[in-house]
Amino acid sequence: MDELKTIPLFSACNDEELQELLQSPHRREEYKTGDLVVSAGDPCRSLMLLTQGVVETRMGGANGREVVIEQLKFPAILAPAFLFAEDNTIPVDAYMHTNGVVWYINREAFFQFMTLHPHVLRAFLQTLSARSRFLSGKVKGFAVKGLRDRVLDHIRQHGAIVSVAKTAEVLGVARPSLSRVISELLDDGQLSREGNDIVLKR
Amino acid sequence: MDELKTIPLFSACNDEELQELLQSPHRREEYKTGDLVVSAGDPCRSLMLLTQGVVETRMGGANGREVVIEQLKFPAILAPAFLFAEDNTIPVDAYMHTNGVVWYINREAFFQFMTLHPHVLRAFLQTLSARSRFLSGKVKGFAVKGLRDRVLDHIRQHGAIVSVAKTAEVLGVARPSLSRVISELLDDGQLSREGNDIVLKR
DNA sequence: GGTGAAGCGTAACATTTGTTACACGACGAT
DNA sequence: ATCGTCGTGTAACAAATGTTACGCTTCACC
Repeated sequence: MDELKTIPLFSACNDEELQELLQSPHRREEYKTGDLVVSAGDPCRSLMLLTQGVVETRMGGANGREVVIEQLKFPAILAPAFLFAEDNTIPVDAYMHTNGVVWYINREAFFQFMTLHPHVLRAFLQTLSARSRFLSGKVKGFAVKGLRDRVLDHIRQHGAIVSVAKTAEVLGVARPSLSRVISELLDDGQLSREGNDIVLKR
Repeated sequence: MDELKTIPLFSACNDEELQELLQSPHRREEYKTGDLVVSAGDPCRSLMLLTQGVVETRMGGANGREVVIEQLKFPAILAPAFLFAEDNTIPVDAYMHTNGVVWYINREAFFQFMTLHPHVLRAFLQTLSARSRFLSGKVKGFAVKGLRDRVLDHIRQHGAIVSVAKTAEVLGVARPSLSRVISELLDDGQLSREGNDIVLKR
């Protein structure tokens, strides 16, 4: 369908190629806001393509704090890194943040499809690589010493802080702690307000 | 060469296939203990295969603390996640921890090779996926609240703590802090000594 | 206009972790 | 045997972050 073509992975494919892929088992599922798409521990057996909506992935739960890992906006590939893993259990919970649509496509059919279409393979490898880079950045973020530096890094990467509460979740700290540090950085002149947003000074 | 066959990626390949791959540009380089193999910021343009020795990757440096990300023992693929990335700069420093050997193989030649040999592609995808899983675990580790829980997790994953100083580097905390927490856990009866190692109680 | 919920700032205090310094034992080199 | 180095445990204090609680604004809704 045309929905699939919105995914960069398939944007360069023509209709016949996609028809070929869709002859293998697949399904299209609609979700509503708040629905759980995958929960931590689920095995990943199909290629999952988000063609509409926004999903939010979270990690943690039981013993530790819960950290928002990322928000994925359509078009996107969900959990590409676990599709071909030996241990293919997904380590995060994924919730729909809006209404949305996810396509499920048979793993082996997709594998064959990649071997036949190098540009799809290349795109998939890039997606996979981008995810590793993203996670490396996360690790680096947690490794950086001090909340002040982490706040500055976060603003450099995202442009501004719109919501203190949500940013606190992403950074994995308590809201008042973040609020306090932001106040200090405002006093220091390292940050400034721009409307409701908080941005870098200069 | 036979050295390449030790890499799981190529273990199922016969000599002719490898000869085919080695007709494209490549080189074999030897390193000594302490040598810098790649430094953060370097672009990744070749497939890098560790066929001898151990490398240690570290992240951080300037503003924050330095965290040991992992030790890779031969046979291994170095930085597989950045070979086909759009931004292919490597985010870590990699040092030789022993004497060692690294092969460099042309990226495009390897890409073609994968399209022709699905089992190699599959193995590469698995490697890539394993790295994502590893990094997810790291993120989860940092997200877990409290050093006590992180210590317990670390021991569950590694079996025991052999060196307090090195473990402190991996966990990204100061050595005396780790030492103190271990003492508390020993008092609590959650940990016990076994020779010089520190292990879980029961 | 009132009302309640949500997000934010702030304060006081508790807890955790970092920093620095020192003593001790194991071990190898001389 | 002696010396120096290295890893470790420990203590005292400093700094960072968590926790709880409260008041304030804004805004949607009635």
